[in-house]
Amino acid sequence: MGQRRVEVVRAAIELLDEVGLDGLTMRLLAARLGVRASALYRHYPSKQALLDAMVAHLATPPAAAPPPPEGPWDERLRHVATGVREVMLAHRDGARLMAGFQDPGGAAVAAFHDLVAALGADGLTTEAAVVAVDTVLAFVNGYTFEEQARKAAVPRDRRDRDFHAGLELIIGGVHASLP
Amino acid sequence: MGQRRVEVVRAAIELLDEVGLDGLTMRLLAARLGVRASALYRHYPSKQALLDAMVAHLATPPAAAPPPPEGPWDERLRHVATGVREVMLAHRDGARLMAGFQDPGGAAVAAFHDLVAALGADGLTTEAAVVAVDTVLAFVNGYTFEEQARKAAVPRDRRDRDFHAGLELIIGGVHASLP
DNA sequence: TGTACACGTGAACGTTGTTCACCTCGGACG
DNA sequence: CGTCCGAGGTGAACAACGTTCACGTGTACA
Repeated sequence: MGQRRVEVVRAAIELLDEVGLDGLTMRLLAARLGVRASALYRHYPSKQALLDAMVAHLATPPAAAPPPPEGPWDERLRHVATGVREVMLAHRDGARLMAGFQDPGGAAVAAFHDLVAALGADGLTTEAAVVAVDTVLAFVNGYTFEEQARKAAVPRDRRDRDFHAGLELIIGGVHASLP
Repeated sequence: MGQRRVEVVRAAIELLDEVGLDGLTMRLLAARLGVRASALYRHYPSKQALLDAMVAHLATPPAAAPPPPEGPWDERLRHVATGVREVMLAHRDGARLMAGFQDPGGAAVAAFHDLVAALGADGLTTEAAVVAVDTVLAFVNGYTFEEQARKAAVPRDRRDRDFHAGLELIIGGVHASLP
């Protein structure tokens, strides 16, 4: 049925990498699909809906998912944080795209609650787990957004080191706040 | 000379609070000034330049500045973090506006270096100070952006508590990383 | 055979940022 | 006094954008 829908969103992501978020135009995307712009509105009611679908598509791990991460809570936090950053950096303007999404997909909230629950089953109070996850995610979003917007000149390995240093600072803070 | 420039930027900020960043249009701003849109280009070469000027204007503390903060490094970090968040929350779409600025004004980098230097004069190595400041600012940006974009329903005092909890987590992490 | 339905067309609409040639007016200067 | 100049504003236009709407077309299924 909605088979064309995923072709559209895939083409949109390809185009994003070539022209950036500001260059991503309904007309241009339509041209890449050999179609007129008005045809896109058969599949998505608005450009914002298309952008949301792109976010959902990027945030959904491939069917051949990596093994579900087991391990202590700090390992888990590290895994999620680097994963989110990786997803954002994988595409041009990825951070800006994901920061602008309008409808937080149900999958995202589910993943959030799963992570909090996992941390809760590993010694942290629910309260502490929520704060830790919220803080790490805010840091990842803020850092990666800035990184992609204004640090194209800084070499990648330096940005990686700074990111991990910040992440370890937060994880150390969680450790220090335990009973 | 450039007296009209600041009138324009002031009117733009007022208008921002009324119509939001998406509603902020050159024509609408011109109308508020009793002028046609093309006249605005006498003062700013592009809309982006105007937006940058708004950011610079908002980030510049009023002439009657509060007393320069003295105290230990953690107190200083708290002060800066809450101050930045306050500035962003003071205007509609403030976080989005300040996240989109193109030219990081020289005043901003100066403030950054001053803060790092201050922390350095208080027991932290320069390396640790840079990481701490970077991490706190990334957190503040990420948290406040999300807060303003999608948490209008959550009461203010709850958002304040969550913010401070995250901030204390990071400051605790800095403490734990000291020799 | 007929009829849904998915998909696409083409032309238009209103709005946006921006440019350009031109106008106006107040003050400095010879 | 006349003249020039620069700051500021006008009005019309341009290309591009997201979006809408009435209308076509082919394919699969009853």
